[in-house]
Amino acid sequence: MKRVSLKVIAEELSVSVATVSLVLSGKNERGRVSQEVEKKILNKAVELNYMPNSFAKGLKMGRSKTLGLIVADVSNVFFGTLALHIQEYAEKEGYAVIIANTNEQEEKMEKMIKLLTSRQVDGLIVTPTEKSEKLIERLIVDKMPFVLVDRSFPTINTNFVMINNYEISYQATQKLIERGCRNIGLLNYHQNMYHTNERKRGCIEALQQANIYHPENVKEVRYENLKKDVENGIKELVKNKIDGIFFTTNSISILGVKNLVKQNVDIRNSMKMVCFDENDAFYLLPFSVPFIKQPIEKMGQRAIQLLIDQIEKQNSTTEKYIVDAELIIK
Amino acid sequence: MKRVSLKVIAEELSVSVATVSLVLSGKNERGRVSQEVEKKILNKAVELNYMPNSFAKGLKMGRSKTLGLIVADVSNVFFGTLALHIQEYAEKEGYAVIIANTNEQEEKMEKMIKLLTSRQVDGLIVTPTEKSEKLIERLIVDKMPFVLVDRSFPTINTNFVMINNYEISYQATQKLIERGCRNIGLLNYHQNMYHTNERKRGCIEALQQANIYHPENVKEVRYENLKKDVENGIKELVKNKIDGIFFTTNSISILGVKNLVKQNVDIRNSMKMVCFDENDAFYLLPFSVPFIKQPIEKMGQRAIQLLIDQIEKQNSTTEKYIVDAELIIK
DNA sequence: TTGTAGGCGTTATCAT
DNA sequence: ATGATAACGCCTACAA
Repeated sequence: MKRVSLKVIAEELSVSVATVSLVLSGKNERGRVSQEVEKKILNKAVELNYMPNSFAKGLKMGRSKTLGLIVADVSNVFFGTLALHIQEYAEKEGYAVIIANTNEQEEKMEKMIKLLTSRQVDGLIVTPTEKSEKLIERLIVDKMPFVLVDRSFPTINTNFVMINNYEISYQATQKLIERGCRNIGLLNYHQNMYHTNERKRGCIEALQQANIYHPENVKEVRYENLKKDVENGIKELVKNKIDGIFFTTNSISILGVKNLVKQNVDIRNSMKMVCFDENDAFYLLPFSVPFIKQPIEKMGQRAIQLLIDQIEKQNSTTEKYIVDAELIIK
Repeated sequence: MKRVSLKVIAEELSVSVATVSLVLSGKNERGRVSQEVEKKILNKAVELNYMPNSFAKGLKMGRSKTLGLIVADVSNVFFGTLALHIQEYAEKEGYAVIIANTNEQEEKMEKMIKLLTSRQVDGLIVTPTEKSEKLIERLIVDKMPFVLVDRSFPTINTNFVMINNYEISYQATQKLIERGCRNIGLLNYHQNMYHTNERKRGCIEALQQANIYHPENVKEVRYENLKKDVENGIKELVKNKIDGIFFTTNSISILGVKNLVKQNVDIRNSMKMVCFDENDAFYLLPFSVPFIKQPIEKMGQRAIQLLIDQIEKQNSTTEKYIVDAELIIK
């Protein structure tokens, strides 16, 4: 990969580097450089396939036009789709995106923040892990522009983009009740994350409202031991003879349904449920699965918009976007 | 984001920038700098949370320690998982990864290559789109280190990592035949991609070998119109009274199974199939779905290894890794 | 209208 | 054992 710098072009045309720079960076307002010279330079640049050296540019300008995206799990469709859209909108604004993965581990999150900031990203979009409050607070102290997506911390005042977790969960649970369920189970992560806690709260309050809240039907599963925990949770709930169930995330939903099938629960007739997030798998089943659909594209778009405002307009007021999720019953 | 540079540390400690650099870049072999000074510097660096400026480093060194990964579709689990592992292994070698997406479009691929090379990535891992031969050839001319993954072009001599597409498809089809199928359908992309063509060839040759090849049972679907095309394809195959079916990709498999279910085909008794790639969805079904499993982690690892060899050892011999896929029947 | 020169943060060479 | 300095390629204030 032979390098063509401004200097090379300048020498070939016997003009100064400054002139070339002026022309090629598009800063030649009101004809500071003559048409003739400008044309020569432009042509030569194309001929030699000039590409600016982004190290030099970044060093000089202090900006990289690169954003960091830190997600909890790239191999999860929800985050994959989010990444897709974030990339798309970032590109429209002239930014590239570096994606990094935390696997829901706070130590990895710390590592990835280090990695990305040392690469001088101009800003960060983050789905924070549990117990990562101090990391987020450090970002604020360091004045690193960032936006939280999908998750947030009620104790920290930050930009974020999230769905109306509480309300949609409340409504979804009401729907189960309307459809006749009286003994409803709940499967949630054993984590202290605000977004999933809100989903849980929404569900439980709807149950309490209807006077059918049975604490023994609330089960928690660990991220690190998901398969086993979901399996056991479902077994117990089936033993409790539940007639409806609410899953609070994507990954729990899939495993949950799988285990219901495995336990030979007659889902068509004796069990109603609500899952979180759309999934190909649901379309394969011989019965339809109601689910809560997050407007992922819009979330990505908003996140980019918030972040870029913050970076380019030095906008320091924190903004919080709550976008509405949708209950899909077909 | 206040910046802490070598200079800041040097001034605070009244030593030279050169000394600080030596210590912090870990180049202080055989005690060129005294233990005492070294310790002071190290402590100060932690205290001030020093982070090297990668632009300056890159400018000086001519390397970014960043790789580009160009995939056809980030929201597809196969590529998501591939990205996950590539990132993992790259990190172990001290490289970061920028992920970009082409949506199977050659123009987007060109754009992404431009984007990434202008950001001085040291190398590229690419799942090329159809008709992108010239782009790949240009990478070779430009001496940009790269590795193709999942797909390759038989007409171009490049590094690549792929599975044994022909063989595994041949074997999978034989399995269908062994299990009693005599009228087998095939659903493939209407694309001229070597990897899927090989899968098709493997299947057809197994059918010919057994004297049960019926060309009317080979259907092609378009990426841009996948849902409709798969639906129609399945309808026609069902009309042809097939008793077995082979899907050549991930996305086709999921839609294919979905439509079989929709057409009320009795999969447990009257239809056998082989899908490509593992999928959560398959575990939800009340029957088991045989599928071809690609060793994604190994593919990612090999790709990184090949690429880094090429970058760091200037290794210019092209290497081709064929890794074995596995037919999973449980 | 165009050129000169300084500096961004690092590393590496050469002095001291 | 440590310091001074040039260089990487770009941008920009200022000079000509």
